[in-house]
Amino acid sequence: MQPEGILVQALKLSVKELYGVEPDDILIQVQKTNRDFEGDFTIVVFPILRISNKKPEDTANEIGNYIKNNYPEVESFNVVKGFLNISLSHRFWCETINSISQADDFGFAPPHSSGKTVMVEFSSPNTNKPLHLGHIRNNILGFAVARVLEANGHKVFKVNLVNDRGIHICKSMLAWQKFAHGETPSSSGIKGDFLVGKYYVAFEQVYKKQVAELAAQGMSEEEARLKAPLIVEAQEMLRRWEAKDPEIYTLWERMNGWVYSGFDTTYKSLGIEFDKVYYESQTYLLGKTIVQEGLDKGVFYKRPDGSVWIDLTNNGLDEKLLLRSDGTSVYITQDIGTAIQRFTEYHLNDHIYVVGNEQEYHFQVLRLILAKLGYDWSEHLYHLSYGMVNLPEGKMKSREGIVVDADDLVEEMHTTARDMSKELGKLDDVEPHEAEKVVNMVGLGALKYFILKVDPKKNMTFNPKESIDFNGNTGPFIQYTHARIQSVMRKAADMKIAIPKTVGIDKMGEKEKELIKIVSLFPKTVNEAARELNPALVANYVYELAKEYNQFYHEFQILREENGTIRELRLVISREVANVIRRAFWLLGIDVPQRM
RNA sequence: GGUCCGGUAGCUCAGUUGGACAGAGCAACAGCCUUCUAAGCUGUGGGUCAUAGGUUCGAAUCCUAUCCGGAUCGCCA
Repeated sequence: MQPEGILVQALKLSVKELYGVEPDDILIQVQKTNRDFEGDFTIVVFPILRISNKKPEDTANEIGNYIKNNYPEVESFNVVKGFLNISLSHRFWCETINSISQADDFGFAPPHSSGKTVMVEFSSPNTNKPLHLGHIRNNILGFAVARVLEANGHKVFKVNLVNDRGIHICKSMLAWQKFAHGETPSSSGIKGDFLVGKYYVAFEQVYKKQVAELAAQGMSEEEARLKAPLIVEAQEMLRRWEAKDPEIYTLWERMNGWVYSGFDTTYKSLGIEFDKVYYESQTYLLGKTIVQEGLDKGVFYKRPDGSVWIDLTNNGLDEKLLLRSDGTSVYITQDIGTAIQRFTEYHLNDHIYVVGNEQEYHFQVLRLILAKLGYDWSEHLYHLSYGMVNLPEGKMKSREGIVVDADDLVEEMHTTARDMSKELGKLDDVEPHEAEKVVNMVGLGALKYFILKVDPKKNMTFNPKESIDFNGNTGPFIQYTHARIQSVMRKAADMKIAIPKTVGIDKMGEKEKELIKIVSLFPKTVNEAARELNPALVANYVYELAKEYNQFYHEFQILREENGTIRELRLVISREVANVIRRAFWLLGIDVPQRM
């Protein structure tokens, strides 16, 4: 059992024995003792006063005495105002690290042990431009959340819904037809997604010019935007695509193919993968039959022009369109269809959409509609809504070229890591191929950690020149701590010092105890991260652990310690700290090096 | 205008279901490598937790109002 759990149990029992009342869970407050006080865990007795009807100090002393007398793990206690600080015995902490050391998968629930199946949809790019910084946050957040859920024993499907159809794709295609003179990735040496993106930008530029020209001729801007020749052509192209016109379809497949091979490279460089990829071209018709179902049930209604709506004004929202007057579907129609399909096909317990906070309204509506249609699983749809990534200049605008491309950013991280490694001479005696692997690990770790340590729901500012540090609260700092421990482990092997699975010791230093305490909190952290869909909790936790270890490392000797039992304890703690760092970083999708 | 989210040190962020004098990192300054990796460690300075009320033993945390920033309210996705 977790150390904290023992005290929760002890507190409940003592209150019942002393005051004859079984306390409510909300009255039970056990927390880690503040650094400035003596003790391991603190029981806050204020809430208990209404049961004990005594002064805080007296209540705390009574409970302290009871627990000390009945729980051999408890060594001593002290009372400060309404705070009962409890120290557990060193023997107990020793057993704690022993059981952690013996655990197969410390902190993680066995695979699929929860019996729950969860789908996590993330990434969801458009095929008209390369992935940028915003996608990076989405991808690594989605990937980390999936890992965290997996570690909690759920069966997890990571899925990507690629937006491969629609007017924006036609824009790229049309501009390519008109201006590219047959340019391809292989003819130009331009990566596929960038090449297609180039023509998307070209479209926007020419289109903008046409609108301006029409406006200059006296047309209103609104009308000009609808009537500009280029957009009219693009819409015609979309109609031909929907009619599966062979010429258009072939071009579409060809250009999307370029994009996908470009995306593959980017995903690979980010270490992101999916269990299944959905394509909107194959799902966009889903949901249309549901509209009829909704009409039959009277949940939806039809307007005279034939369009179908739902009235959500009673729920504090607006009226929402579900089917256009021409009978074609909109985005939410498809999402209704795919949600139903996925829940039926995979027997999902939960479905998580990792999508930016600008779509909160959309998912609110989606949930409501499905609830009104009678799907009782609608409350198991979660929108993991994350904040925008802004540049120092403000919002990213891909149409105006104010954008940080994912590929460039990753490459820059690698370069920085490489330069720094060279400067420090850390990998001079490592084989170049291996060194490059480490450098990439560190660069990518810096980027991922930087983004994941921030609460997902918060907006963040990203300064490409200054944001990524390799010192302090960073990925490389934590990776370094891991590498440092591995170095100790290697030295131990060189010196023929065996590291046992368990140690027996009755007295240890405060630092050792503190490290064991933090290590023992790992499972709780993994739980909370899943409950809140927040990998930042893992990031902040593992930082605290690494920081504490580095202090310990600096202050004490490990291999040079002469007392054999203390040396063994320090080695076991070191090994388990490294294990937790590795596992915590696995949850974040970050690899850890053996040396750096 | 309605709804939602955010506002904590110069900068980037933590702060568990309300708990002890609000914590890290970066930046600045001062120290520590003949000792297991100095991508490290130690120290100094830096705060009206946006503002004003309220709830209570106790508020950065909960409630109300106000100010600032962002998102959203489309026959776009």
